[in-house]
Amino acid sequence: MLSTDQGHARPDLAKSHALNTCPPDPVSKTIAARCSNCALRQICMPSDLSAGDLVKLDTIISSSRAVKRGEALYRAGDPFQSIYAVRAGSFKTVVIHRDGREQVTGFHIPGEPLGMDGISIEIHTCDAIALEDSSICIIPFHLLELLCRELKVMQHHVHKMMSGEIVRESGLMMMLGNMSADERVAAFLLNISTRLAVRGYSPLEFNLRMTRDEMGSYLGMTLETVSRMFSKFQKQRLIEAQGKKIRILDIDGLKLV
Amino acid sequence: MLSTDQGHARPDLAKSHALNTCPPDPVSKTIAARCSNCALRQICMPSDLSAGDLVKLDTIISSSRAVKRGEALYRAGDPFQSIYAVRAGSFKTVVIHRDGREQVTGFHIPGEPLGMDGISIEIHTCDAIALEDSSICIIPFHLLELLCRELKVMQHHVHKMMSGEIVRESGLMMMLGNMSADERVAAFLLNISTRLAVRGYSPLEFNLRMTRDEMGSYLGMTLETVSRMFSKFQKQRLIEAQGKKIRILDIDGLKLV
DNA sequence: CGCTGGATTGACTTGCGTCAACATACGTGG
DNA sequence: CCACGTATGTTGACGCAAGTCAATCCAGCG
Repeated sequence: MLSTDQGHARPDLAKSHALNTCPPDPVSKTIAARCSNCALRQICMPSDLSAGDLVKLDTIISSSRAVKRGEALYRAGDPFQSIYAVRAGSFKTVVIHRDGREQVTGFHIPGEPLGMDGISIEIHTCDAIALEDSSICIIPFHLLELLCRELKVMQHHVHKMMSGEIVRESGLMMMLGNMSADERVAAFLLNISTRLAVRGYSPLEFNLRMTRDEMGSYLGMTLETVSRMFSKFQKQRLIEAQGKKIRILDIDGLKLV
Repeated sequence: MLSTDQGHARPDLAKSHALNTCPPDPVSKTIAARCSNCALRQICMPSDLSAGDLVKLDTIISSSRAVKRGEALYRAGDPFQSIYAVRAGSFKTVVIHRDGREQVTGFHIPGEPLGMDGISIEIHTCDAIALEDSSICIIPFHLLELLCRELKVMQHHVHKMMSGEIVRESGLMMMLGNMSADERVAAFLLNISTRLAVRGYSPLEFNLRMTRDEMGSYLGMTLETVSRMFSKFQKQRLIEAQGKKIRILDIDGLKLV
């Protein structure tokens, strides 16, 4: 979804434009999907795993997959087998109404989980689409469950991740239910900003990889309204925006919108 | 949230107005909280537990609690220790914005889980308030995790319940993001109707225990708009509504709204 | 029987959607 | 590497769905 100046393109995905990837980590660039070597491990896995635990982890998460911009990692209706972690790039998840209307339910950046909607009825309930050329780790869910029965810390971590999704969504509902268009856009920018900060990227300058339309769908408004809010914030000197490139000028001001 | 003609008041909660309770089950009325005896077990627990598994379950879920109308089962900020299952009655969950605005994020009827928002950071992120005099089963989460490490079927069930919450919320987001007021109210009534049907209640006639205001908050609209939609549906002969008492006259018509 | 909180209905206002014209960025093939 | 065509973004004019404010009604309860 976003790229920052600190982003380093992975060799296998190199393009003219910067990509989101693991923060600098010379080792992980060249080695196949291995949690034990991954710079994102602190983000998507429990922090207190022993060396032995890591070996076990490596045996279940052995594969990764590249997904090209616009391609689906999975689609609603697909049988559920694995959950995923974004390694590089970004995704949106969308649910599609029978009448064809679609709603973006989330954006996912490196280190964030994907696919947990499918656990419930063992069928995915949304599409996960890459917003740019991306790569993900594949975590076969039955193996993860096996590991969770063995490792308390892993079990706990998985539960936290799932609960985190629940909390994330109820925050979004709050936004969709109660907030005006300007408040939503401000809250969205601040949310992106903190998520980037957690991952060590600059929270004040980033690229939004999704279109205004996708942002609008996520925020429950039209693309025109999104655009107007960006213009308005720019006039108020809260941000500088040229297309997808965003710079936050007055973060406290944004919080007061 | 709802009561139906089939509802039977529990002795300890008897009031002049009907309550939601377990469907008829003479045994469970008199016996303390025991999964092995609970008529709702099919709904909130895995269906294929052995007798031995049930004994284990009974050891961890030994307590229940009554919550009076308007009281909080837990509040945002409370430390998280247990998840809950609604035994009788109904609850709303609300998140409160710093500026005081509140958003209802869900309604919970018997057999449905409560409190899973707290797992993530071990602090509850919303308030759970009883809409009527209610009772819940208390499931200490660390014991549940213990049991999940032992019983694969229980582990799987817990994961499904959590994922189910994620799916439920993304459906709501769809509603808040894309649908018009009449569509939302229709979808809400249909949702309630199916949830009642699953539990063996009449899906066509029920009492909504929440106020128009709470419904509106949940649906992202004002109480006046909710009221207008009810009047409109009534004029169209889709429903009959007198206050909280609802009768669905034309369920297919409602689906087309 | 009157009080109180909730529900309904109407009149008016407004934020945002819709439609439309135009501008800019992007990527694709010559 | 440039040029063109398509996709995306911006801005304005206008209308409507839903919010706001207010009066009234109704039901349940002391």
